[in-house]
Amino acid sequence: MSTAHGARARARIEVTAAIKDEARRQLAAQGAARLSLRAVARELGMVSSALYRYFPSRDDLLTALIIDAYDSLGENAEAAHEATASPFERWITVCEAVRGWALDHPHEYALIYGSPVPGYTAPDATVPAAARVGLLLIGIARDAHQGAALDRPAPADDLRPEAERMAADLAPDLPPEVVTALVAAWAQLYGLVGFELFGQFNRVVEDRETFFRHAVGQLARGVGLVPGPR
Amino acid sequence: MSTAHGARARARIEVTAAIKDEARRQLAAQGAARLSLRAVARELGMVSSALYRYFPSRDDLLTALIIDAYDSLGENAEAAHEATASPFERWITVCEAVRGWALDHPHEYALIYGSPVPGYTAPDATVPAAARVGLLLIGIARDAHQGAALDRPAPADDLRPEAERMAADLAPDLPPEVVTALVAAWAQLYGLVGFELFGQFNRVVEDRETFFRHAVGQLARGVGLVPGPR
DNA sequence: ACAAAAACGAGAGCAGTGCTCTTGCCCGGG
DNA sequence: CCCGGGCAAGAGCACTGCTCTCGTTTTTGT
Repeated sequence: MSTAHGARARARIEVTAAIKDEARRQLAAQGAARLSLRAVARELGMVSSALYRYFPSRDDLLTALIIDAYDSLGENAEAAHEATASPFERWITVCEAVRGWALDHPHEYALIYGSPVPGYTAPDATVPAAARVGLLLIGIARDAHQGAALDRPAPADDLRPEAERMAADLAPDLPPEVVTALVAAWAQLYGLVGFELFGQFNRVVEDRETFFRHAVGQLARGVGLVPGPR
Repeated sequence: MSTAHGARARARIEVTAAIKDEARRQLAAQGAARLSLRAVARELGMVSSALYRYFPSRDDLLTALIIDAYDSLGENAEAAHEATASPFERWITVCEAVRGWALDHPHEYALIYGSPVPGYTAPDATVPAAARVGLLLIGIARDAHQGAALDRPAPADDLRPEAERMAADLAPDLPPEVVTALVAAWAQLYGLVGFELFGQFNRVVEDRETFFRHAVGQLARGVGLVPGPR
């Protein structure tokens, strides 16, 4: 049991945390592909085989780090979210929080949103953590909608069935065309952050903050959010 | 000299091509991180050290594959480009060609647009190949502009200096606000493709083709392209 | 045409990796 | 008290990228 009381149990969660901390250090320093179980064990003064008592494989360690990264990003975005006022401004703030976290934790961002590492496929355990930012954006749109401050985008006939299906799954209280616009904006936000982070904007975009703010403003308009009070 | 006439020189380019072919096979099958120099050499019936006469390191092999991938993607997009008529339709077609190529070559797409592999940083040699798709999109906007079929997006005051700088670098004949919208759309296209490819749309978007077509249509409108003749 | 030079393939070897298996120790619950 | 299970340690396997040396073959310069 992980909730046992013994000193052994406490030692176990301490060692587990120490392993994750050291692994996160190496991840931040060199990236996921250079994260080495043996190096983690070496740094912690233990032998590599001992580490397998805590994480059955390298992929399991990476999975733990992925979930932590999603949570860290989500917390960061949620914290930024509470501060400001109008939905439009909150949208911008959340997007900028995502970008800021990505620039501060490039390797962790690459781990969760970049191309999947070696033969690794993320297990279902990561799904709830991964959804946090998306739910935040949906919540902003919902607030604007309830405050009647949403300029609903024009519906498209051919997208209609899919839009209704997505809305039923994600946000039944929002107009379907807003839901599809939200999902698209979410992916496009990831594109903007990824291009900057992975160097595709080198020698192209110079004033990245201004460019980003403007681009995510357009994203907000695409889902129907307009600058203004309330 | 690499342009010498001898049988030796011809053999060299043949062996080089064979290495790249086998490497591309392994890349497509297992991804970049599992591409092994020794396995390539083994499959080709040569000893691993001999391979270093052709590529001084694993990263150099990867660089060659990256350039080839950019060119393959670029050719694919350019081929699709010539077929259709109006700029708006050409925009859609090029975007769908990019998506189609990505779905057909997921590991190659991840190699060029995903998170950079291990400690790898792309050398300058890849820049021209990487720019092909971007130039294509710029060309479409240029055609529409010259045909007076561009609804210029509203300029933004705070982005003005950066927009003018970017326009001077990339497309001096286009209005600055169109250039920034183009760059943003380019990054957002990458976001849409990446999210689908890397599984972020699982259990969210079902009818991917329709969703994608609609989203890139919105992207086109964002740069001022409107559906219509000519 | 002949010798010097460059290119090449093969093999051994180094340092590193993930992971498994066996051997003992030592702590905690019966 | 004692003995079973969790634990660390070590050896070992099958890999990896990369280097160096050693003959052999081909190209090149005189």
